[in-house]
Amino acid sequence: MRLSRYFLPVLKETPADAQIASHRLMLRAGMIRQASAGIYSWLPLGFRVLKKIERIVHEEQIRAGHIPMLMPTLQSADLWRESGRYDDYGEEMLRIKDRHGREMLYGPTNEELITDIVRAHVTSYRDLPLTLYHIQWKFRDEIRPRFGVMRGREFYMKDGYNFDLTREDALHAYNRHMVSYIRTYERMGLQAIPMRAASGPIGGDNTHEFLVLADTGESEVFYDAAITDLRLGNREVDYNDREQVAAICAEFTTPYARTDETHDPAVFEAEVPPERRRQSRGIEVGQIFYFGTKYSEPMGATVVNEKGERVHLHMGSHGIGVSRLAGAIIEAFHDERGILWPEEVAPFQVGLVNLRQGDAGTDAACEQLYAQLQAAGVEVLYDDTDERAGAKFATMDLIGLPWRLTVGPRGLKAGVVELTERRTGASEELKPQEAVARLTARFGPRRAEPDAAWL
RNA sequence: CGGGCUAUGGCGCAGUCUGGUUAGCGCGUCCGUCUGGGGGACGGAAGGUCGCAGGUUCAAAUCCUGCUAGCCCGACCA
Repeated sequence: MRLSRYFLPVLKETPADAQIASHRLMLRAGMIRQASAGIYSWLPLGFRVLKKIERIVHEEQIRAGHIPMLMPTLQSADLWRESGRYDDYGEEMLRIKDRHGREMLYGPTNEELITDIVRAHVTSYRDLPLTLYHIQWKFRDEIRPRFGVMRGREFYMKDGYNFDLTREDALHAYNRHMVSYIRTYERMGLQAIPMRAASGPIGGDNTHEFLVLADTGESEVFYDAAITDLRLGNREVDYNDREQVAAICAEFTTPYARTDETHDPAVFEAEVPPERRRQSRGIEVGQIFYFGTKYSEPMGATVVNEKGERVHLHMGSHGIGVSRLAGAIIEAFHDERGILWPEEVAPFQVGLVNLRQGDAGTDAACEQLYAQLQAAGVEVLYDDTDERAGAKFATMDLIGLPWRLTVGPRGLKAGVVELTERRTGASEELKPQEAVARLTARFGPRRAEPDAAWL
């Protein structure tokens, strides 16, 4: 993408309304624009990040054997009356009437809708296990939205629902989600710690929240420092292997880690040696629930088991805050100059900076680098504008692309360009072809993910 | 929803208390010249129903009333 043809409305000054780093930087980097309280437009740069996060979520869900679909944002109130949640949910749910006076709502979550679909079409134990998910806009009419996309009213979220014959099957689904979530966050460069949590309006007795440690987090968290050393990495996971999946869950949930809602100081002190006790703040980026027959009973979602008996489905639901993650990643990775995107979610992988736009030699060198990188499948933002060097560097630092390739007449005279890593600031002078080779090796066409047919 | 506050060009602000020339400043934008490796300099220009409605007054960004939107603290929350 050529910057001169792109839409990147960066702000030099800090918007007055933004209180925390991610909100400030998303506004300054031209990623979002507030439409009304807690509701944002995603401008091109922000949109690219959102879609990258979304893609990772899809890939890891599909890898875990979960099936993508799409449900609507608007739902009928009738379904919510069946589950009994129409009244329980309160003011947080946005209620709307259509022209016929029918009561509708902008969905804050989709348990009722998915249960309605499944009860209509799933009748036998032979149809199970089944986990369906979608990524869709949700709305919760927060009393006080704040912190940009971290706590908006409208938000983009992956929510998945498992339907199983037995409690044991459903708990395996729960574990499968936990492992796939850990992997999802790790791919984004984040460590999100599963913490025992309270269930809230979704209900259920088995639930974990995933928290990214950050000073600006809304939750108070208590944990054993040992948990921060755990990594799933790229170990092979067979999501059908109950023992393996359960063992990974045990590994990640054995060290003490709880939010203030479930924190128990006595247990904390008994289990964790003093030097490993940590108290911090965290941003919640996902939550998983097992809630058994909470919805299948009132809504009559049953199957016939192998003995011919009609039994209620065991269910759970599992969410990842996709739009919130964009903010959480920035909270975790920024410095005083701007964002430091992890490579997997960066809007572009490389920023190509032409230091002397209009100079025949520099222009030609940049055009060639740009064409070669594009051809190799590297995502490049080419700053071909007439700005001065300082302004270009400041913009690149602000939007936080992981690598910057700087091309100027001074370097070209010596036959080199400069490759700079945003995160460390480390620079290296290379021949242009070496730079292309280096970046191509790193970012060349990504290998196709299995069954990534949702695209 | 309680408490506090704000609304003036794309962004950040001054002006309001004490009504009175043409509503200013910085950034950004556009044109030109010089520049050219960390937000450069100079010259010129465009851009404003002063949140909305009503009222007071010879005169309202400024005073009064009502409304709307947004922000902060709290309670609440993926």
